[in-house]
Formats: sequence, structure tokens, C-alpha cells
Amino acid sequence: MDTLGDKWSLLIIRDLMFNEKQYYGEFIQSEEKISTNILAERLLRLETEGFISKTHDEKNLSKYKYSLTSKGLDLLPVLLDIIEWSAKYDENTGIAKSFVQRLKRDKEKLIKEILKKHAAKKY
Amino acid sequence: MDTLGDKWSLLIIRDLMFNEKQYYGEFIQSEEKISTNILAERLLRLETEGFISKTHDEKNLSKYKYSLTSKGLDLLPVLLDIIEWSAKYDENTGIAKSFVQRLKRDKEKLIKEILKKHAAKKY
DNA sequence: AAAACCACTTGCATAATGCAAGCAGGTTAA
DNA sequence: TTAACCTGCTTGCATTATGCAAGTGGTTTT
Repeated sequence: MDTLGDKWSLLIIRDLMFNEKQYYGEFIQSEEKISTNILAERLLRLETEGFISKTHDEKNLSKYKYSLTSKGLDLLPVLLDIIEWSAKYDENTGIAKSFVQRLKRDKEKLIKEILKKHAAKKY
Repeated sequence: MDTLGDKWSLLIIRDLMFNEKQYYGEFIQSEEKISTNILAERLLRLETEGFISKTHDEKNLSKYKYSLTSKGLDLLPVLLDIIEWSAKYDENTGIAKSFVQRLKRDKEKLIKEILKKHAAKKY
């Protein structure tokens, strides 16, 4: 996991996975305040490594839209386990308790649901 | 996950979790070649953050032994999911196929088994 | 046509990492 | 008992990554 072993890559993927973010400007506004040059470099690298893809936004052709590939989406179990761990050990994680509840109750169902949502967004 | 979002911390935890490594010198010999200053700093940080603990080796009191705390052990599901992901997308990962098989078949049982092994080592 | 927006790029300061050597405290061998 | 040795680091310095602020080029909005 050379590509993801840095401070930012996983956060970008988290934003794509759970926070409905798709545009450069949306990542910039994330609470963690990534700087613009790093964001650009990470997006390019994640694309090069096949975790995300970059397309023209169909509603506004001058904008680019980033989305997860299947390789990226397959990180969902990892992210969910990290969330579960964080809910146990990290105080101010900002994740809704109801989400953690669902996660513990039926992770498989939750996974399917999230994947479905992403599949729907593609069209 | 501020503590683990760097190049090395998770690798150290992996070595503790799966590769039976416990001593400074063993981490140094890992294939990834961490440098001594970084290893020292990471071990201290992981200990400070409660992921690992440092004790005197009972068989050789001049040596230190590192081991995972429960907070560290609770990262096991995360690590297993990463392994599962890697087995799918990363060619030369060096993980035994039999292990990945077991992982897919019955992750829960595997988790319990690994935790048991670590519990046994403490005494 | 001017202003604003969006997705970056560039330049430079600061921080993290890599590399090689050194060193302190305990153990073993002579 | 002294010297060599092992272990777990520390130190100094070069290289690389990250942070910050400003700038640029194309597009859209007014």
C-alpha cells in the first residue's frame, strides 16, 4: 500500500466514499485543509494508480469530476473497519453514532448499500 | 488516525501482529528497511499513543520487548481487510495464498485465533 | 468586455525522512 | 578484569515531502 501510506490519500478516498465529494474545490474545503499543490499531486497519483477516475462533469463540461473505480471502492471494508476502530478509541471523530450502530449490526448490508449508491451515481 | 497515517507505523504493527517480531533489531531487518532514527521515534510514538507497550524481556533482561496493547490488537480487522484487498490488486504481496483463503472463508474465526495467540504470548 | 470561477501551478519556507556514523549500558569471551 | 560485542538507540547532515501564498489559463457569468 505504498500509494495510501501518506497523510492525505486515504482522506481523499474517504471524502469520495462517504461525503459525496467529487470536485477539486470540494476536497479543498474538507476540514483537514489539504493544500492545493498536494491535492493536485495526490489526485493525479490516485488516478495513475487506478483508485479513482477523472471525467468531465456531464452537466458542466468545463468541470472535472472525480469518482472511485472498483479498485477504490473495494477499500470500503477497510475504511469501515477504521471507522469502527475510531469509534472505540478516538473521542472526537465526528461520525454519527447511528452509522456506527448500523456498522456493528450488519456490516455486509451496509457495504452493499453504499456500493449501490455509488453505482447509481455513475449515470 | 493521525498516528498511523505515515509510511511506517502500520508496517511496524503488521510485523508485531503477523510476523512475530518483538525486538528493535527484528524491525530493523524487515524488508522495507526503516532507518534507525525513524524506528526509534515511531516505537516511542506508538507506545505514547497506546498502541504498543515496551517491557523488559524476561529471558534476557537487557533486551526490550515490544508487544501490542488491546488498542493495537483491535486494528486486526483493518489489517486483515488490507491484506484481502492487497491479495486482489497487488501482485507481489508475499502473503501466503492459504492465508488469504482462510481469510475469505472465515474471517471471524481467524481473528479469534490470532488474538488467542497473542494472549498466550504474554506469559 | 470585464469580472468571477475553477482547477490547478509555481516558488519558496518548513518539516519529515534517509543515511551513516557514533555511543551508552549490559553480556560474553579471554 | 578487561576487551570485544550486542542491543537499542542518538546525532548530524543531505534529501525529499509538505505547507503557504500568490499566480495562471481556460470557462462561464454578468
